Amino acid sequence: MKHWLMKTEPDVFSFDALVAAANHTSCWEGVRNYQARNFMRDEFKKGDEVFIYHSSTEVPAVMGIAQVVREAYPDASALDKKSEYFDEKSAKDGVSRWVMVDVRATLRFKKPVTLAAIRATKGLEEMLLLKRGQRLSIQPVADKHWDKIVKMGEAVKV
DNA sequence: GCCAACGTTGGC
DNA sequence: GCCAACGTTGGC
Repeated sequence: MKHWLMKTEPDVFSFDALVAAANHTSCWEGVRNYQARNFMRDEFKKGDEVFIYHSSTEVPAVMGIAQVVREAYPDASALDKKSEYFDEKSAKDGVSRWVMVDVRATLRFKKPVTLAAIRATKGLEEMLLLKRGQRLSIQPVADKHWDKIVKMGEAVKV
């Protein structure tokens, strides 16, 4: 079972929004970066667990955990002219070059683990999230990092 | 709003 | 294939 981290801007789609969705489940549309797409397409497996991370917000933080419930399938929003995720090149091909997965929120952090806390915690120095210039919206998380952050967050069932 | 870092685009 | 220009990300 692999562990991942996915970034989202809470103004666009927050962890609470995922929890509020039917069955705590939603597709994860709009990823428009090839490296991130390839992780979803090639490596995301049903049952993999994912940190949901709030970025571009006052207090960037890991908010909780979700589980992959459907593996990669085409992201049709790339073909939808009215979508903010419309992609000209996909539309031209008539085939979406982007994929998405479905995730279900499973655990909420009583104490969201802030970027500052991660930065200040011994043993988490090597996390990709802290790497200079690291902007990938989907990234793998090492097990030892995963375990530490879960403890810090005091995860409870959603 | 600033800006460093990185990805993408397009002319050659 | 190179690389300058441009766009985006995301913390601060």
